[in-house]
Amino acid sequence: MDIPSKYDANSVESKWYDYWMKHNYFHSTPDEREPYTIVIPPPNVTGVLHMGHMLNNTIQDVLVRHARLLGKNACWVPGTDHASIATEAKVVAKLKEQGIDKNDLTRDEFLAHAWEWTEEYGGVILEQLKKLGCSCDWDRTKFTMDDDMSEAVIKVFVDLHNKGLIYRGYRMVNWDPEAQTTLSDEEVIHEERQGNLYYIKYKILSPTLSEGKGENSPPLEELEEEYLTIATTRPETIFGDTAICINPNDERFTHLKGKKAIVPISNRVVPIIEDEYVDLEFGTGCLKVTPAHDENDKNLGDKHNLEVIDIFNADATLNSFGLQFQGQDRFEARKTVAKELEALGVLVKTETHINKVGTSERTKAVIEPRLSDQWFLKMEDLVKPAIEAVLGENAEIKLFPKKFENTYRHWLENIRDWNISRQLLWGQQIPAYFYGDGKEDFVVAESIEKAVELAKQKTNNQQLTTSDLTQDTDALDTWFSSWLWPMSVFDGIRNPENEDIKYYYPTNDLVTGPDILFFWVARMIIAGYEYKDERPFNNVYLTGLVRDKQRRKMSKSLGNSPDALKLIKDYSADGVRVGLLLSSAAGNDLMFDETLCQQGKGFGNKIWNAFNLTNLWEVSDAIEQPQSSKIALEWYEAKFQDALVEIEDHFSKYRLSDALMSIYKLIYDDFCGWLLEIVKPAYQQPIDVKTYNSVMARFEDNLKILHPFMPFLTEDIWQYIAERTPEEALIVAKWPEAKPINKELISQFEFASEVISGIRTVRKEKNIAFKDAIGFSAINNEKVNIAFDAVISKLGNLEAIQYVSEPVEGALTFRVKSNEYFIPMEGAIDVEAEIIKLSEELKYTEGFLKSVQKKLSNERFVAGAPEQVITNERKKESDALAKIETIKSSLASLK
RNA sequence: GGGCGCAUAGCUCAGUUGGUUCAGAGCACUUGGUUUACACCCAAGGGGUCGGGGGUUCGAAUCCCUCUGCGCCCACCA
Repeated sequence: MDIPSKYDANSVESKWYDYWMKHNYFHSTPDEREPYTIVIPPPNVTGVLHMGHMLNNTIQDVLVRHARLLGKNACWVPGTDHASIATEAKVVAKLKEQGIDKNDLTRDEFLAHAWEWTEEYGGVILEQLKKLGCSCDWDRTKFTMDDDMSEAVIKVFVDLHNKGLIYRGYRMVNWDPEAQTTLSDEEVIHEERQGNLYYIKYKILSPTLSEGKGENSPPLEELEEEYLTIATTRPETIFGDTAICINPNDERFTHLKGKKAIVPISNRVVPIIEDEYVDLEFGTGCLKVTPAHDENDKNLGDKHNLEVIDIFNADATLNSFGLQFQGQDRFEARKTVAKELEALGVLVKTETHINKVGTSERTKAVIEPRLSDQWFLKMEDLVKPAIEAVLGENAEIKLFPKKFENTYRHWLENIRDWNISRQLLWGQQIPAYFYGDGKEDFVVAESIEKAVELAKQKTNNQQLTTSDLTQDTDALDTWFSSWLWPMSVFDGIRNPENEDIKYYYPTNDLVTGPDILFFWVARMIIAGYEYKDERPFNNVYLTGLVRDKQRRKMSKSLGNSPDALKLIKDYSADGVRVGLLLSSAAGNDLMFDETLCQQGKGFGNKIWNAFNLTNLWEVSDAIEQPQSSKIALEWYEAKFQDALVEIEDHFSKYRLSDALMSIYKLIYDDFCGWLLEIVKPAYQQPIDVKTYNSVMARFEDNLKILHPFMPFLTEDIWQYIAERTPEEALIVAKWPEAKPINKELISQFEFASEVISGIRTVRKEKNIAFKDAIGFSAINNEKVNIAFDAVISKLGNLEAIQYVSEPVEGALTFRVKSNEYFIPMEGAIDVEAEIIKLSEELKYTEGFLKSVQKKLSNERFVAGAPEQVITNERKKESDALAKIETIKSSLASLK
């Protein structure tokens, strides 16, 4: 047939993707076959494909295609996530460019803009996945804010609330002043920052008569100018100070007990309290307490009934408590307040100090601890089945690699309640409806109509109508919708008995990054047990981060992330897939290097050329099958089966790189390097039909096992090899059947290949061109399969193989095990050089023999080592002895 | 501060219960080869005291201790 001499990936890839789509191979519906299900980790709806996605989705596609070839009903559900903070931030920024302030819009107006944005950019990333070859069931594409998905989220919220697991509380939460919303603990990233430690003097107020005077206190008059010094990293928060705290065991400060201090600038009087929480070693051992702006201080405040003064606005500028500093940003105020303190003469000193500050995962803003009313989910009980499922004795969910089990355990065992409310508009609005101003004056229901009914019951006021109710303005945390993903994509929350959820759930594998182990993976497990009483997936494959050659994380800001689509254009999707998988063990970071893609592309080219070769052959049924072809095909079949077992083993352990490398070597070395070279007819000679058919059958097997990794190229060649009906496409072909492996044949071939290598070495050393046929004699001391002689003869370009019993004189020699081979040379042999070479080989072999014999004469070794080990050592000994014999006799004949 | 993990060839990594798949793979490198599928090729070759030190054992890359250097996760010390 006519085929292009060069493989044109770009046109081929789009052609076959369209073909697959047209014939609906990706679409799955429940049937009698075993299901194989993956739900995609939904990328941010407005995101674009980056290297992490490419790796992650390539792995998923390999798993899905492999399962499909194994005859399973493969279903890969794609979709996107609304990503509340990230998306809302983008929309706000875009509106700002247009001169629109979010605060001037109503909720509905803002949401209209957000939907517009989503529809414009949403799904771009899914189109990019198609370029990668992802065989997702696009008919099932979901978005976390689809109506049915949102309905499920609300249903779950109401249910958890009714179970008493969701509550509203006034708590210290993580406030992102930039996004102006709270964040869960998991969304806060602690970073080391260099800051200052400010030492500030507070004047001590003498005790008043009404409060009594301690027995041991110094006389009143001595106290007038007394100060105490505290250390703080945040001088601007002194406006919120409501106490000074000392450690009761600190002898330096016993005289301060029960007294009061005056806060500089604001000149408020605050008590000096005692608590063992204070570290005697740190700073001055005195602590200022700001309950509104620090979690520890809040705890102290609760314990000691302190006043709470919130000094910040939502954007972290000082409010009226900040006096003349009102309106200043917290970081600006930190400087100006310090200056003012210095001017007042109460700033004792300033030291540099490194401390950890919480930052927002999304906006990178420094988190401000802030007290506010938020919604929380009680985690303590929910978490129990999730711990059991992964770490229990009968663990149902496996993590790959296993090392993440520790991380998982640590998080779950120390879990705190989950703050699920966000002060955002983009997301599911919390279904709580207020009917009064009281903290408890609300009901939770799936609709306002139901809410009215509940409110009527609760208040005993039958006059209430929907217009008396106000829905909570907060939205839910994005993860509160994505934690339901494996269930909600099959409508398993709203319709728990539907066919899809019963068939596809639990899903098989989840492929994602360890960075969202807590955000998402753990929570899906929690939700799965709560709502299906069953695990959401069997296995979790955690990929590593994609880094550049300098080990830097790939990121937009560093500009070190290659353009994913350009890579595909340059190296083909198949090439990029291979490049990504060549070195990416589960959980290990991947040092990405474009040359890996080049290698992938090169591999594709190699296979294309192999096909091109077979295609150039003229097939004849008039000639016999050569002996060499017959045995080589038998060998390759054994080799293929051997590799197949290895490959399946790698798949079962999610060692996809290893599986790919096994296939790579099988095709590159064994198929192209050996088999094709052996069966290749002489120039312009035809090939016998029997060999040709067998070779093509083996070629097809190769394509099948490579298909999950390089779907396009393999399908293309598959369709060239024969006319195929849509039912016969490679994508739905049958994975090669495992057969018994002829290990004997494999080792016999290996021996033959060593002989061939020996011949090649001699040719190289003596500059004998390959096209010159040479004579060849052998002394066979080993049992060898002479069927391979034809192979040796062909690849060594030998005139013939003669068996002799005595060393051939005037010949170059080499040995494989105890077999000796002779290549007669025209003209004089450099006898001296040969003797030196042989002597060295003898010396080495004798040394080797000695070490083996030493081991065998050690009684404790013979007594202690297993039978097999000793047998092996004895074999080594006899092999070495036989080899020494042959070397010695060769030496004798030379001398 | 607590926990976990890693260190093997120039690079990226395999190496399961200690002993023949134990010192490996791919890439890179060196040398030679090209009218006969492919220079995106073929062949041959060099290269590692398995991070340092100590221990257990007949035997250690593998088990134990220790030191060093990295990485990750968690954490409320101002």
